[in-house]
Amino acid sequence: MVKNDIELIKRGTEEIIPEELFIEKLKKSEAEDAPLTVKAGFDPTAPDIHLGHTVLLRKMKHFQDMGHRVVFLIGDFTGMIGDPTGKSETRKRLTREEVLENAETYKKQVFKILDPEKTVIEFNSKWCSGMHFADVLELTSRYNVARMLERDDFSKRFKGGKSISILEFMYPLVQGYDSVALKADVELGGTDQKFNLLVGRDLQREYGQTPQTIITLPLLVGLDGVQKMSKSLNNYIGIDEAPQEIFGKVMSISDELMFKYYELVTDIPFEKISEMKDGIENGSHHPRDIKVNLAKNICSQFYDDDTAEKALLDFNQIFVKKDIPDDIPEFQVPAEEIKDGKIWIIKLMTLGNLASSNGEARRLITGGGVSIDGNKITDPDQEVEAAEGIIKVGKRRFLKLKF
RNA sequence: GGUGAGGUUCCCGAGUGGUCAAAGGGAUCAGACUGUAAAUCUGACGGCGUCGCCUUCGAAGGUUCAAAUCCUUCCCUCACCA
Repeated sequence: MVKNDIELIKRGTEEIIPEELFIEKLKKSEAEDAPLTVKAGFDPTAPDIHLGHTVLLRKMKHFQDMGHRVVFLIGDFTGMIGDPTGKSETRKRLTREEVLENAETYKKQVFKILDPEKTVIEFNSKWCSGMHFADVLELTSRYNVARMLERDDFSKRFKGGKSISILEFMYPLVQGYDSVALKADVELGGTDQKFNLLVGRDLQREYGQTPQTIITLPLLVGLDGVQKMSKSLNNYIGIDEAPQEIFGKVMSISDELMFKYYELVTDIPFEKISEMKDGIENGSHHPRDIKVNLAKNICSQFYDDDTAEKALLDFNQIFVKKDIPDDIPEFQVPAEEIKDGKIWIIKLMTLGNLASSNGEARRLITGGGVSIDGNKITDPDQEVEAAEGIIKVGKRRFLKLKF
């Protein structure tokens, strides 16, 4: 049993520190029927969960499936300080209401992956806000500057004579203290969090607890294939997005990248993944088909198999048959914009949100990217008949016109 | 505290009085080719019913017929020294 569990847990992880002791923890937990407390921290400011986050969430789910106690920790207190890794951007202080609202949004999205019954949601303000200055000094006495400077970005900045605020030094301590407060047995985080996670171990030891095992997970590369997936880089797949959207975005990633996704966001065994790779090498599999499977798999994780299948059908209809999809959003064209039974094509596009400005609409038209009922629009000054039809912009934006 | 450099359109980065809505690259978008892959090629890339007008070059003032470019003050960043 433990052996299979370990396989599952190790899948797609970057590091488990220390691995030996972790296995013992698992064994002990099973023998004594005492579930482990598994902690993962989340920023209270960004409630838009994307596929990158799911790498971590899925790992949490693995622990849940094994019967452990998973804590979804919302760093509402820490969020007020600001993560030093995020450079100098000052974050606005969130109100209690905002935090709770974000937490609700989190729940809605996160439970597409995690089991709501088995998830404990905590806020670190619970133990942080009540701390006295003396407690804080006490905490700071448990760590030292030399250790802190081991952290890569700190040491670089220190050597380069750049500023490091004391506040930034506090951040890892607070995060580490969370582990103490929760008596965490395991903490999960992205590879960029390694140092902070390690501080947690040290602090737990200082406070007389058994240090947590830390498990780091790779950062998922975004749709551009270069940078990590993030909302601000707009290279993400949101788990709240429409199935067609998710499907399409997965299909747009590069062949090279798709195996990373297979490893990190599916449960398909590594042997099978290797087989697929070989299949492509020797020509027995078409990379497209392999990618279709991936897209279906990811889609059904956030919806269900039927929806995923439907997304595939839509996809084929649009891109393989070059046809139009079944359900196209409708747009009721305001009557006051119609003159003599006609409407200016550019006006139509901006009203329907197919272009953000007249200029953009104009560009799309002159670029040959706009058609109505299959007839390409070539003249940006064209007045089109106010008749029902389907306007297509680019490869995948459709709108059903209603008058 | 001192000295030096600089803040340009999404990003990097040219531009030092008119020819500048501002070179070049990246990103992005559209088109071709495809498997909505990669690579490549083409075009677009501030706003406006657009052969013209309006708003942009850290901020505010000023000089000038004319300023991203000159002057003044302010804000911010960076490098070196202490």
